Amino acid sequence: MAKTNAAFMSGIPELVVLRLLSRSQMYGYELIRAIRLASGESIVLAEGVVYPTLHGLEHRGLLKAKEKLVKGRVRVYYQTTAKGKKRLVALESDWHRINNGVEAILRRLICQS
Amino acid sequence: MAKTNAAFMSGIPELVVLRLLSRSQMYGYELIRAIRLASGESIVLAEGVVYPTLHGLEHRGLLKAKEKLVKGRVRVYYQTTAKGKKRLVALESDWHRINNGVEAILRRLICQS
DNA sequence: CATCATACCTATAACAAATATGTATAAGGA
DNA sequence: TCCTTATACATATTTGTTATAGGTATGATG
Repeated sequence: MAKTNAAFMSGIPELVVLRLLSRSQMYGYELIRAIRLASGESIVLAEGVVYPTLHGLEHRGLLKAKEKLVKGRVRVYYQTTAKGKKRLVALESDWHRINNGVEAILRRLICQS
Repeated sequence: MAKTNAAFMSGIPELVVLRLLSRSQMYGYELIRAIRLASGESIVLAEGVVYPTLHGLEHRGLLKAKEKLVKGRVRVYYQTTAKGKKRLVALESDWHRINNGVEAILRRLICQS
């Protein structure tokens, strides 16, 4: 499932989208750049990943969309809803749990059951 | 793709299997417990996940298998090959990169591009 | 003798990311 | 003017992997 980001990506688009849009509203194209920049180029999501993610999250009521006409071009701004923020908290918790589990295994020098 | 481990699992089975079997050989059933215990119950992989992973890794030459008869029962011990260890190094690198990227986004309090 | 833990296995489903396209406008350069 | 690039949206299809749900068989326990 991986080329540009090489594995370890499941759940990441939803998590980072909900997170970034929980602080400020953004439109898709802007969000894609924001993810790339904010992650230090570590996470690069193509439009074909981000737009379906946005639509899915909106459909589930986790994002709210608002169209704006800017310089003769339509932009669709999204922001995380209250429900989306609850989901975000749960996702962050899951993410840290998995993370700690993997770290524990990677760091382990000795012993096994 | 997620129930027991709720998302964030892509690539994880390959990573933790290669890692644990790079230090000591184990058989599948033992490995499943080891993953659960070593991760502090954070990562629980079912047999239907682990066995196909083992077979796939062996087929790719990243693991070496060795059958043993113990107490009248066949056990298949696996250990990570040199090629598998190279793959492990690459995977750990990828994992830390993605991880840092996500952390950077989650921790970020201010600013966006 | 029945049940549970051990120990292996595989087929199918489910699901999300990656890829490849496609449309259309504005801006900038030749 | 024309061409190209950046912007801005969109979706269909492919791909790849985990999750689930089965199945077989032995040894130990009560």
